[in-house]
Amino acid sequence: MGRPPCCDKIGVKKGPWTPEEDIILVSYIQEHGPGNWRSVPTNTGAINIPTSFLYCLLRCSKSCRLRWTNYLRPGIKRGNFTEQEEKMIIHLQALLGNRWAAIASYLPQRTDNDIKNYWNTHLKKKLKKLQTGVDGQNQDGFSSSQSVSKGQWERRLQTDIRMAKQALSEALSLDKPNSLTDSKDLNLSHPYSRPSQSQASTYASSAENISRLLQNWMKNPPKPAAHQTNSAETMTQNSFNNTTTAGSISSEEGALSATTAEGFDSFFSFNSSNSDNVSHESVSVDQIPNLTPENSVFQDESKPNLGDQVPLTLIEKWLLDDGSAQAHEDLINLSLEDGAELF
DNA sequence: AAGCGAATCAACCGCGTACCA
DNA sequence: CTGGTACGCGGTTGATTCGCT
Repeated sequence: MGRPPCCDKIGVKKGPWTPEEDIILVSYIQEHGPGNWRSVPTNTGAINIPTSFLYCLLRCSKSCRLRWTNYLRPGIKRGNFTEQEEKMIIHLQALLGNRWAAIASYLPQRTDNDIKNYWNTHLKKKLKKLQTGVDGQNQDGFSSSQSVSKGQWERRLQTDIRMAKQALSEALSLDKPNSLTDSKDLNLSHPYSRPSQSQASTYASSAENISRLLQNWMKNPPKPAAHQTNSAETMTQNSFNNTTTAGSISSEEGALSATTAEGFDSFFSFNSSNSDNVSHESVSVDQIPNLTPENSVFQDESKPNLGDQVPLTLIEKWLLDDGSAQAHEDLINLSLEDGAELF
């Protein structure tokens, strides 16, 4: 009847993730691909990973999914938001409301959590400041989320419908890859045709976080995991601390920053177009058990979703291309026009 | 150098929806 | 159609870091 029962909450670990756990999760996803999160905590014990990591993830599926999507997933851009991103978020928020997942779909390198945090910590204040300065009337012509008018709500609905339509037509014409790059409307419509695209795209970019994680692991292999229960405490004291937990940026960051997008490309041998001219001291794939080029995370995920339908390189190009900045500009302009209609 | 409040952000929680038998 | 479960999302929390006094 239905699906098998969810992970029982007894013995489920909470709190910050340790590098060990990260590696287990990455290894698992690299082998099986994302999704089917429920099986992650139980199946990870069977992964052929370094003996020191040979234990099950004591995390609930939810936590695994969250960790992957918000932190470990390749292609995530961290650090300061650019002005352009900021503008996009502001306009999209005005357009879509607090639907962070939808907004995040326009910013493939940012997670919804990131955007949400950024909105709550930075942009909200910024807009408030702006609003008080103009006495309730926003200079840019958009209002805050708190004052979503009925018209705005209707507008949102219309936008959704329009996007859904476009997504559908995109999906139906997926066998025409060129449609991805030609239409200007694509700028607005692509995110909703994205389920497959976004996955392919995110793997197209770097994943320096994982890279650093694994790199450090190679430098400082952890002690055997008999003391797994203490790992959180002990690991946060060692060099791993700088690589994953809490995303803290330390002095080591500089030294490690060499492992950037292209570094990771070589690391996972993913971006074949770039791998030629890249040579790094970074740990190579075949040094990491299970992280072989043949079954890299990226391939695992990109293949079933898109590889058969749209040439991956095309999407990569689209996403990595500098032209995408122009696409974002277009989107902003479009949103602005929409916003003008709104208010 | 120490204390304290503010800011930041990873992770958790709960709810709604989708999916499966 | 129904009941049960997984998944995904948005809101919230709390630990950590930062900056000021």
